[in-house]
Amino acid sequence: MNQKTQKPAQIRHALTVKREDDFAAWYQQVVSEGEMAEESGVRGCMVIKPWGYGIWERIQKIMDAAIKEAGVDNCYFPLFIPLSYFAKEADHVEGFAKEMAVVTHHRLIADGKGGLMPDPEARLEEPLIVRPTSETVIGAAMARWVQSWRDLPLMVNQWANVVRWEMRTRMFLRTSEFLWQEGHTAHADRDDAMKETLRALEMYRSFAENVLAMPVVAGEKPENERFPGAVATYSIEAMMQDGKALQAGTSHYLGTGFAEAAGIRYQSKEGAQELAHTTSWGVSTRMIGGVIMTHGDDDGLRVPPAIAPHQIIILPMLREDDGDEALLAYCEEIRRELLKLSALGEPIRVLLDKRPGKATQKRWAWVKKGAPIILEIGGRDAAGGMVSALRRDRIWREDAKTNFVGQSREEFVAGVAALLEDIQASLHREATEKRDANITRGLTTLDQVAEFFAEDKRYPGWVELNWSRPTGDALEKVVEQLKALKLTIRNTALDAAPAEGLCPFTGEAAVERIYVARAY
RNA sequence: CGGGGAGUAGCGCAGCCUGGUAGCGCAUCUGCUUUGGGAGCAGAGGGUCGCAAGUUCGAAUCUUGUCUCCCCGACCA
Repeated sequence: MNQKTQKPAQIRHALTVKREDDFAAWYQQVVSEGEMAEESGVRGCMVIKPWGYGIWERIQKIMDAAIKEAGVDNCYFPLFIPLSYFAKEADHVEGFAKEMAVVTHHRLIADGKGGLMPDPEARLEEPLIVRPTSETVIGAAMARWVQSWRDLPLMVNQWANVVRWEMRTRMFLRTSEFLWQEGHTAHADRDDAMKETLRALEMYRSFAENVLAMPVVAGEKPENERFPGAVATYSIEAMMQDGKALQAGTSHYLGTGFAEAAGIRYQSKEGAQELAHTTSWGVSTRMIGGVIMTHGDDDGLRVPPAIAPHQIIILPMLREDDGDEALLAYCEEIRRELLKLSALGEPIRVLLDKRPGKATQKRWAWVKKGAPIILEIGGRDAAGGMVSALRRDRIWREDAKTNFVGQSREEFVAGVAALLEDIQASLHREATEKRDANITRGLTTLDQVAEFFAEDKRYPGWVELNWSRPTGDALEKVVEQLKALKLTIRNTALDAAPAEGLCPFTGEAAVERIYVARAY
């Protein structure tokens, strides 16, 4: 018996489920333990709690500025859309009809059993649908607003909720009601509309990378994955830690189909009546799910500083004795000092958490929520002008203890902006490395693809394949083959290297490359 | 929407088969001790057992319906 052999110290994680053991259960635990959202009692709808909504507000604030910067104005269109508006664009109807919430009555009466029921006398002449997206109503408005070439381009955006009656829902990733931003623009010609479509896509790519620290591939979706009614659909695709792809934002060139359905026409310089070319683009609360699955670890969420509602949590180690007053005063001084600083281009956001309770308990709550920096400050720190700082992205030391760094208050304050920026950059680097390590190239046959995605490989990641861009029945066949493997075509990266060789599906010469993956 | 599983205290669960009026761990509250890193001991509070009907003297437990959640499938800008 060797008494000197010690068991390696065991890290005691804040969550009870590890990503590795059950990714789906882990995700749910992060959402609930991180106090992001909870069940609402209504199928597929969630209550977004302050921490989750705070993240959404950060996303809104930064994205809204980028949208306005591009010359797009905000406005608001109604939640209810007359059925007849919606029916105008055939492909659009085809795509959405199956998941529509419909309003048919405008009054309730007693049902005679102590409850209420819609009054049969109060049936709406024309049912209203709850918007699943607003192309149709906004198109109707644009038809009124656009007369001449001088009115173009017309560019509007709205922040709104939309409803799609989903059969299978997951918090943030696919909910029946979700929050989003939808930009809608009308242009004189295809080139201008396409330019706007790609501008929006680039805005999303840059936002995902720089703000969410989430690496993405910006590219064009294959024909079968297009938005109903679109001529071309583009997306940003992110890789989650289980290797699945998440479509985190889309931008569509809609051609003249919606303009024709809604009657968006303008008189050109030459005096002819022309159809406008329209676009639409959006990102939603789904992005938050992407952040969770990109950055989360076995201790909960890790929120990138750029979107953290509070970037620094000051946790006084209160002892409910005479020392507390001086300790709180010291913490308050530090808070004020930090509030004067900026990081990542904005004033630093600090919370002094002085709720009663043990600092250790509160600490783990903030770890699970993923606050970027936790400052625990005790009486001895206060007396000596010190702080103890924990950066959320690296909370464990080699010896399995929490990685608090004691330092002087001056030193911490002087370095805190750089520290926040380093956390932001470090999360991005870590995620990018993880993604790049999980993209496989060079498979040339469908059999190799099937082998690669065999059941025993839990997190296979993405595969980049040559692609001859088949259409119609030929594409349909490929989609079926991939479906049998639970795979989908994600997109063709805009910045991909030129393709060479043969398409593994058709045997024809490749014209581009596609990413194939399991997806959310 | 099809197949499967589940809903009992804030969280995680036992009890259900074989009906008898609800329990455990963590969390919470109080007290004492402890005090620089997820404290210990003692005590306490908290639940119309998802909801609704039915069977029964009696239902968390049996039956039916319904709502919600999870997994698989279909579907999914």
